[in-house]
Amino acid sequence: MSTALSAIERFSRYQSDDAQSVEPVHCPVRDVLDCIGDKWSILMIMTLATRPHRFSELRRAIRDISKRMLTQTLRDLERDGLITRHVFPTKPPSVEYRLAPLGQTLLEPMANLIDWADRRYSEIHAARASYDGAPGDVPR
Amino acid sequence: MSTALSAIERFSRYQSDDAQSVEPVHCPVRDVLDCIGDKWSILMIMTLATRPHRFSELRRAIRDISKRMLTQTLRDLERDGLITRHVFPTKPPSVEYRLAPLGQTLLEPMANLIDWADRRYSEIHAARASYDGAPGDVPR
DNA sequence: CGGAATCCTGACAGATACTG
DNA sequence: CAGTATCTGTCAGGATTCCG
Repeated sequence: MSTALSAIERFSRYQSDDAQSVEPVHCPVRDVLDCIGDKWSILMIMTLATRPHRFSELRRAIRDISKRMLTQTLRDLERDGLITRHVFPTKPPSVEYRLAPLGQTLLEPMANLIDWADRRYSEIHAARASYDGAPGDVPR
Repeated sequence: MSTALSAIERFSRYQSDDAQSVEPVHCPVRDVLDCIGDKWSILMIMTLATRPHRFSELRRAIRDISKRMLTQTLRDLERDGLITRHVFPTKPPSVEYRLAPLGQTLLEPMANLIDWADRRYSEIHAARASYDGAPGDVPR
């Protein structure tokens, strides 16, 4: 618990009560959420982290994503410059997606987050079970 | 670009094609998304990072959150053990929310992510503008 | 003040069918 | 193979009202 917490200090400035400037101010938290805050983006980026994937490979890798959402998520990530799309004009068309340089820079902070989830998983679910088990404390 | 990328290696095991075990396997990415993947959780945690807040303080700090979503997000975070809720039985009731120890551990990885957003913000929006400006390249 | 309950709407996302 | 198009249901989430 030490480094990079400067982000919090910077963030807190967006929140100061005297900064009620009806906000044209721009909040970085919103940005990161707009990019990877949806259901599939993180999954997608993690999958592409190891190697490039074709469209159908991604479907198999993620499995419970629909063709529609796969396409849409890929488009959004491409739009934000996080991944790139390469079309090979073979007989049955073939498309390869890979992490763009910008996307690579996202790997480390994201891996830290996954790491946290890995380590704290049990605590979270313990808390959840406890909360669900005793909502105010069950009488009988 | 070096440390903690082990999370990616671990993650990739969930994705290996031979692991088509119809998955009772548990994916940590889903967990972290279930906890803080929604629209308000990260905002909330960042706000509580600096100091405890009362219900109405949180409303002012986040501003465009509805009372409903504020309550719901707070309940979810409390349920997961990330924040704690303290009721003071004053005349008009007063409730204070603060980051639980478990929530504190989330601060550093999350701050890293915010930091990334801060630094890469311009690149992302440049990519976005470029993509929107030339969707295949406009003929006229 | 800090919620809970109810109603209501639109954006999201699944299923299906078609195309280059 | 890698999408697009349409249609439809679901449900997140805003507005409003009531309560302790």
